[in-house]
Amino acid sequence: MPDQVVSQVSSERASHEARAPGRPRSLEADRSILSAALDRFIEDGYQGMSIEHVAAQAGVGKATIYRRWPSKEALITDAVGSFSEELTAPNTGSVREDLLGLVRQIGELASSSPSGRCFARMAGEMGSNPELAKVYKEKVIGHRRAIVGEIISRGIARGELREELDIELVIDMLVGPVLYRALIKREQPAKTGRVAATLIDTLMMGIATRA
Amino acid sequence: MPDQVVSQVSSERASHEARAPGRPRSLEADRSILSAALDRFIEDGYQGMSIEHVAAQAGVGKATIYRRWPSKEALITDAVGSFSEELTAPNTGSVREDLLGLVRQIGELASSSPSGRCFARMAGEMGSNPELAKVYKEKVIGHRRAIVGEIISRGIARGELREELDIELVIDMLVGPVLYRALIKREQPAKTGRVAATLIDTLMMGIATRA
DNA sequence: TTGAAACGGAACGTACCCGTATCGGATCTA
DNA sequence: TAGATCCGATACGGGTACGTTCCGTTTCAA
Repeated sequence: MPDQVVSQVSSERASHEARAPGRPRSLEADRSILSAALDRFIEDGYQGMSIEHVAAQAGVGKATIYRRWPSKEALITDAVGSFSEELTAPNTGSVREDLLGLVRQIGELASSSPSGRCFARMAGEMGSNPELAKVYKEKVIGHRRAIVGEIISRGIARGELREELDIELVIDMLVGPVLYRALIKREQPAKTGRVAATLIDTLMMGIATRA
Repeated sequence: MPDQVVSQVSSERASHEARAPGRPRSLEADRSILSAALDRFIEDGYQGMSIEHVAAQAGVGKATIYRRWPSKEALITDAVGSFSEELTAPNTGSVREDLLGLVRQIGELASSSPSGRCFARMAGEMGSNPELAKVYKEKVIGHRRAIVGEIISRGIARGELREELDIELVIDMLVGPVLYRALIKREQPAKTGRVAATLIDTLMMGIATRA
């Protein structure tokens, strides 16, 4: 997030419209900078991208960026952690239907959206940038895995899935194949078809009760 | 591969020791350049790496690199496609044991070896560099998938696995979770333990005969 | 021994980028 | 209206990188 200077308020009226003098910062600039930064990160990678390209693509002066973030690293860290969560957990009452809807969503996102391409970039970057990896795993990956995990836990609670499952492993077995396929293929609609259903059905044989 | 100038031989003795005059190129330099290029690619990414760093790390002059490859792109393409295949297909007679051995191998490679870290980098790079993606998929991914696919086919032929399986999907379900976990975690030994066995056993329930 | 081509090292011109500074103008509060 | 801060644009110094060119040296075949 951009530097919020609101912390320095007059000591008396702490929480009431502590507004700085002068022209306020443009929220539009905030948005366009973060969006452009994410786009350049996806396209050129961490080291390959440049603040000058980000500024040009955002239609913004370089100073406007450095007024908000002290360095390239800080900007990218914010840009990467700024996904307005796109994944919505289905709740149909049936684990199979929930998982199927989820897998189709993930397949869609992974193969085409910025969030999917960002994941691909992060895969390579995390090995060289532990700081960035930490933020991304906590703010993005963690949240997504929680959504999938919740559906699985719900299935266990309803007796549809076996009780002794390793939930983390089941998440990997569900999400892994979809992401792996999205990473190395560039096709779009295949996963939306019957393949997703076959994936779920095959997995269900291994995790459902009455095996 | 480095430019092989051997194609211009005297028209008469075509295939007999057509050796160029002067000092021959150092095979040691070939090796150290490709190795350093791969290492820099893994560490800094495609755009982030530099020929000058590669030369320095390889202990070689820049001219020695440009004598072999015309550009950065050509060098990286060769470096990425130059894996002396590390994956060996087990053949124990039991599909379960074969797959388990394979998964443990893949987990080991993916989490620590250059080939695993290269895959992570390529995941991000393939979206921006179709040419590089094509080479990598054909020369590296294709070969690895063939090894896994062969084990599955063998299992079907022996009647251990169901006949109507979508082999490509089964490969994804086997390899995807392992790579996904290796990408977002940095732990090493967990996969070598009981988790790999649980993964295989869960998957086997979905693909084995007598379901 | 001679000639050819490779070697590592260094320099070159061009281009790009980082982070900072400065400009005239725009937009706020008081 | 006066003062403060933002805006996009432009320029700067210092650094890095690409791909080329030149060194003096080394390693081959003839």
